[in-house]
Order: sequence, then C-alpha cells, then structure tokens
Amino acid sequence: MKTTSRLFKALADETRLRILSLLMEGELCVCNLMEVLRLPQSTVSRHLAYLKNAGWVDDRREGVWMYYSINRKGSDFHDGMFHFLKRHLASLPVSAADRKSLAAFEENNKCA
Amino acid sequence: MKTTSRLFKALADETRLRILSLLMEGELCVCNLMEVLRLPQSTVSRHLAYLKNAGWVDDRREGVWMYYSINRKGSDFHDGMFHFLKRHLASLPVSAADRKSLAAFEENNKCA
DNA sequence: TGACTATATCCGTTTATGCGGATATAGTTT
DNA sequence: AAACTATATCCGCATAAACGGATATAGTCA
Repeated sequence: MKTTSRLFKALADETRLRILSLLMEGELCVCNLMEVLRLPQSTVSRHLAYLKNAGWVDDRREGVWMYYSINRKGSDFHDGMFHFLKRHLASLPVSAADRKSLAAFEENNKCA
Repeated sequence: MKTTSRLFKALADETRLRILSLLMEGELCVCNLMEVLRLPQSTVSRHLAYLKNAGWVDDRREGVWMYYSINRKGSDFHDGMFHFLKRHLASLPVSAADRKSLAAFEENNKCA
C-alpha cells in the first residue's frame, strides 16, 4: 500500500504529468524537455529522477545525451495506469500545447 | 492538468487509499473508519474531507452519523480510476487485513 | 433548554516536497 | 590533458501536507 501511494505521488505533480504526456509520443532527451517545459535543467532532471525511481520512465545514454522514455517493463499496475493515463492526458489542452511546441523544437533540432 | 494532479494527490497517501479500499465494500461512517484505521477522529475526518473535495467520495448524513461512500457521479476519470483501483487495491495485504478487522467490528456493531 | 454524541474545523508543530542556482560527474573533442 | 557539453546531484530556502489535541458545530434525547 505504501508502494502504491508512492507510485501515485509520482503522478501527483503537474510537471511530471506533462513530462509523461510528452514521453508518450516517444523518447526525449533532457534538453528537449527543458525547452518545451521552459524549466531549468536541475528541475527537469529532478523530476525525471523521481519518475524513474517510481518505475514510470526508463533512461538510456547515448554519448552525452540521456534519453528518457516510458518504462514498458513495469508492473501490471504501471501498464494499466499508463494505458489509462494515455487516453486521459491526450485530451488535455496543456498536452496539446506541449506537443505542438515539441514539434516546433524538433523541426530545427536545437538539441543535437 | 492541474486538476489531474490534484486528483492524483488525493490518491497519493496511504491512509486515503486504505479508506477508499474500505469504501469499495460499501458505505461506512466515520467511527467505523476510526476503529479500523486506529487513527484519531480529526485525522480520519480530514482525510475524508480531502477525498470528498477531490470528488472521490460522497457523504450522507443520517442523524448524527455521516456515511461516506465512493462517489459514483464523478467524471469519466473518476470512474475509470475507480475501476482500476478496485482490482489493484483488493490484491494488497493491507486491504485484506482492513476488511477483516472491519468485519469484526461490524459483527458487534460498536458504532451504532 | 441542557446534557450528550458524532463529526467538522482550527491551530500550532513537524515533516515532506518543490525550487533553482551552484557544483559535481561523465562523455566528447581537440 | 584541457576545454567543452549534457546531465545529475547538492544545498539552502520556501511552500505545502500531515498530524492530532482542542474547540466548534449539529443532531438527538431527556
């Protein structure tokens, strides 16, 4: 039960929900997230560490960049919640706006 | 999005999850919850107010007693999450123990 | 009305969480 | 190795939550 509440705590923050929503499109590196969220790097990294710790995301190093993605190897709880969240978050205005600004940034690939 | 994170915050606490799990069996009054959770009345009432505020539970007065139940008139989000939670929480040891001690209390109806 | 009971709310204290600049780490390039 | 870049972690501060005893409220019964 304590574990369950910890998993929910990770979802109980607007920034982290925005991050998850963005990652549902595919993996992203920290710099992409910084740009879209317009938050300092330490803040973004902290939230990512929180999400990783709770098993929501996975990371992968590629040279100097860290790519984060939704963790597909989580528990049934993770899977079910992820599926549920995907539909819900997609319908929110903030998600749409974030996706849009992500697309703009990716076009001229500022990060690489 | 802020709304969504608020809804998750309400679930991000072990005591509140235990309360929800108990209410999934049916409505209960505050005194029942106090007994099962072994927590002071102010603490239980506070958590119930929190859950009600987030739309997770509903209340009903019957004389001097307040009966709380899962709110069935919530949003799609509430409904979906409730359905998901029901299966998950049921499988946790704490839930089983709480249900057991609730049954014991209800047998000699201490509250009424 | 007054005593009693169940519950809600208040308040001061403690604990947890978020923040972001500063610093540390790790990989890359020269 | 030295300079550079991306990311992680540290640290002090500010805000928010949880706690539970004390008090207020609302209903009941005599």
